[in-house]
Amino acid sequence: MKIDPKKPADLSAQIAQAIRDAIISGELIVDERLPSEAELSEQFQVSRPTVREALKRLAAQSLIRTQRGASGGAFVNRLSFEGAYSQQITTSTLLLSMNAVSFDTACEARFALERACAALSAQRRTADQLATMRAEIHRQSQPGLTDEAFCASDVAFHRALVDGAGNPVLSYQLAGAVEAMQPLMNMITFTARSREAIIAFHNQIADALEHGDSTKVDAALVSLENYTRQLAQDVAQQRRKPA
Amino acid sequence: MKIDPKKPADLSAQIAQAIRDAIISGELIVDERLPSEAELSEQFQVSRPTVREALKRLAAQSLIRTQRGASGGAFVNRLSFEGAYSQQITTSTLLLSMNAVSFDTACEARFALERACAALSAQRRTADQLATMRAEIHRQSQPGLTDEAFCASDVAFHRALVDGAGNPVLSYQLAGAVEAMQPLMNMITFTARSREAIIAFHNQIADALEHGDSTKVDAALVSLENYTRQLAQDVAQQRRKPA
DNA sequence: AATTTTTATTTGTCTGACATTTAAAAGTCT
DNA sequence: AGACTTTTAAATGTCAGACAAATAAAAATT
Repeated sequence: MKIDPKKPADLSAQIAQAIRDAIISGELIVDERLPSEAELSEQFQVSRPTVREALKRLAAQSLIRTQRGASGGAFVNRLSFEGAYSQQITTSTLLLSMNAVSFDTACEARFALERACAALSAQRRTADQLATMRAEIHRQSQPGLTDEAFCASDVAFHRALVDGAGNPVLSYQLAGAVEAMQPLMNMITFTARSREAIIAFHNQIADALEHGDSTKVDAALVSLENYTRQLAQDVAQQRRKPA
Repeated sequence: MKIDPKKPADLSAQIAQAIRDAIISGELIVDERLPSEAELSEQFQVSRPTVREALKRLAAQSLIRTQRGASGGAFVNRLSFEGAYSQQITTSTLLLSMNAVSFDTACEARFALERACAALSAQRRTADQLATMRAEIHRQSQPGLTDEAFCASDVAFHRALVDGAGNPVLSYQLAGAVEAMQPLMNMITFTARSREAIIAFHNQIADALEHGDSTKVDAALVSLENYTRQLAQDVAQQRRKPA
């Protein structure tokens, strides 16, 4: 674990990379304690603030955690799926908002991924996951539901669908796409009209899933995708020439 | 953009979050310059090293870049797909290596995603992308090719396939899955035997793609997935009882 | 007018210090 | 001896002040 002393700028970035490499290569294993900041600064021949900046970089990526006190220090994190979600979502959100990805593109990607999950989910979904979906549909039918609550329930429904595939890697991948799109999705579910239609699609999906009919699940998702894209177009058009 | 002065610990994390929120909410826009470190430390009532630690956290997520000199400072980054790849890959690699995700699970997710792309790619792939795939297949057939070069070409082939979908969000999502799996994939392509089989599948895919036959592309990918999983099982078994 | 020099600003780094947290060691009492 | 309390040491968290290096704008010079 060494750094190049010839490149003077960005020492903290170099040190962070060196430690990162050590973690990825397995040289440092999960829950192992890194040397103290004082020892690291000695080892890399830099000051403690520089070492600290490097450690903060790694902390930002959830690669390490720090603990104060006598037997404290920096420890290698076991990266959990849950922990990775938030990063994924932050990154995806920024990508969508800053890079001017069209709603259509994001929508297509999201449903393409979801349909891939749905095929597996039709075979594997547990009774519990199906019950969750039914319960969310029921909640979505409540008259007094706020838009935010409807959207949250919508996410929960699709989350259960995806989790039904029983593949945490897929769940992880999709969480980013779905949640990042949510702000954009919100604005198109603002009428009771579209709620009814969406609930109808959800029922189609749940029914098909109950019978393990992956073809019908796929068809329902395609319909939902088309409906969603159409709604988004209408919203965009309405904005162009408002009442 | 404020922080809670009552929670004394982790000031740099709080400041980083405050700035991060400002970026996500659009309060700070792309290429806008943040206040100087001195001004930020004044604004948040903390010392400059603390501000710097916060900025390094953001830099680790590629949310900002810094520049020295008179009109230098920290600037909000336009998050590019390319920039997001590396983070995605780092995270995915760690998830796979530390969380003991089985090869089967990772493999299933990867091919599920890839098949989702392939359906779109069959409709949209450009002649250029098809040519890239053919060229990679040709390279893979070279006798003296090292294992590393073969694997790199393999990645390039699938990359072209995925890019053929013309959906950068999908390309981004898949890049993480494919590249994170590569180290695991490497060990199963160590015989000339498996290379031949893999090349055959690649040819099937390219042929089907040339004719826009998404059904055949799908079938070829399923076959490749099964073959890959079988190879991985064999490798695992061979390790259990070596010669 | 073009070029060079100076200057001011900003990040990068260092030194040294103190505060806070925490676990272990030492001490004390029953 | 054992349980409880106090002390201590080690580690991170934070601060203040300083200098180095880079860089662009301003000033001076040719």
